[in-house]
Amino acid sequence: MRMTSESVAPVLGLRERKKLAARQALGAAALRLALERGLDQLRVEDIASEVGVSPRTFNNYFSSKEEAVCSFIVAQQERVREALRARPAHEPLWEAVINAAVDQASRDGSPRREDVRHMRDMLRNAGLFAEMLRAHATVERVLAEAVTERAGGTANPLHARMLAGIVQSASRIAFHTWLTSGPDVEFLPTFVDLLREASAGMPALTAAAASATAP
Amino acid sequence: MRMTSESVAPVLGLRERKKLAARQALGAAALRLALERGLDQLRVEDIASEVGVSPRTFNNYFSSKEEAVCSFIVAQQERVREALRARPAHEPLWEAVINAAVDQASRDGSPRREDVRHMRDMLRNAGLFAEMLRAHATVERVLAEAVTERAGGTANPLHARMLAGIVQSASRIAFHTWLTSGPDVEFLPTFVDLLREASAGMPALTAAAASATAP
DNA sequence: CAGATTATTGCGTGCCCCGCACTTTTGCTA
DNA sequence: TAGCAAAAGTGCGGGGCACGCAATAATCTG
Repeated sequence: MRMTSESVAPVLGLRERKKLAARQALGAAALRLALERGLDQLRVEDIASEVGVSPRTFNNYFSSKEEAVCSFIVAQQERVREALRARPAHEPLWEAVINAAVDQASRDGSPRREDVRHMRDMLRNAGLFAEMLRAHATVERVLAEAVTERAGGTANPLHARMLAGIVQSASRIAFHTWLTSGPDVEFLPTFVDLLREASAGMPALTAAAASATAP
Repeated sequence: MRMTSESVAPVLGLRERKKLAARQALGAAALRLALERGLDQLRVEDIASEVGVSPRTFNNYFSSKEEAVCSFIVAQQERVREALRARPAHEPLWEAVINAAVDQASRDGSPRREDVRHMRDMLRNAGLFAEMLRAHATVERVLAEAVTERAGGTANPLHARMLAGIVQSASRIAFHTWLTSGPDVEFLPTFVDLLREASAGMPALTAAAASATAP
């Protein structure tokens, strides 16, 4: 069962690769079509026929079209893990996490500006929004594992989870801000700002409150 | 149109009160029945007949049974806001937020131990889990407003949002831990622990990592 | 190449969500 | 208090979705 090298994917068999390709194709088609015309104008049949499979087969890969649209988020989980592993061992944990997040966000590239309006419209759909949060939660879980791995066996796994939750919150909030602000607001700087604030315990905000309540 | 006092709800009219009562009754019935028999063994028709309305009416209040089951979470948003407002003005923001969260969690009381298994089973359902996250996101939004209000006009609303996101993450993770651990683990201490760690910038974890990488 | 897995597909079913039109209830006002 | 406008409840019907099941096709293995 053990294969040649240390890599996780030791030359997947043809069958597995076809499955993976089909899943990715379905996810990509779902996302593209949902952006084009909106989720409620998109039938499962459309996604399936776009890829050339039957509607029934679509439901063998995804249990809903919302899940398909959000699958690209879940697909980031492996890259997140690798990004953290790739940080040099001497970096403190917070720095490593922040840099890993930046590395990965930079590698993906920012979403295209012209899709902003479409994305905002799409996320008005409650079901899709909920599914997006679920996808983020899945990534968070993987990130928590990676943090635990890096922090060593002595680390409190609960705190690792919390750290991952903070990163996920920063990502989600930065994305939301980017989505609802003008073109002058960029994603990555906002993301980094939130992470740095959180890593310092949000001192700016709490200081502002303290000075506001005791002038 | 303006009513008597300063209270937000100036003796709601009979119509509004009936609507609210119906909504709460439907939400409570949905939660209770879903815990009893599982979400996929629960028909919308069952919830409606439990309350004595038609299935069609159910969908005038909630757009899905998942939303109904999670409505009790969203209902906490007003109490969260009030809990933060009730904290004395001299408390630093982090202390006020933590104490407000504790106050509110104590007032609600911990969920009943005997429901643990049922809750875990329920949350295996992907759609319900997603909807729960959406409910938490709604509460987070209200909490962010309350934080902004308390921190004063000078505070960065983005950071307020981040603070709310951290609180929500702590709540979610503490709940998940409580749900998947033995009866010796309690919710509230875990919740407070996570909040205090986060308020300090997670120094314990990062220190553990630093010492682990440089022994 | 032959047999054993595994994926794809068609079909049928039950349920869900919602638009629409109609009835009933509620609240206001003359 | 009677009547009227607004709003909630309800029945009906349609479009769609998710999935179990069994048959078929593709792929792997020895």
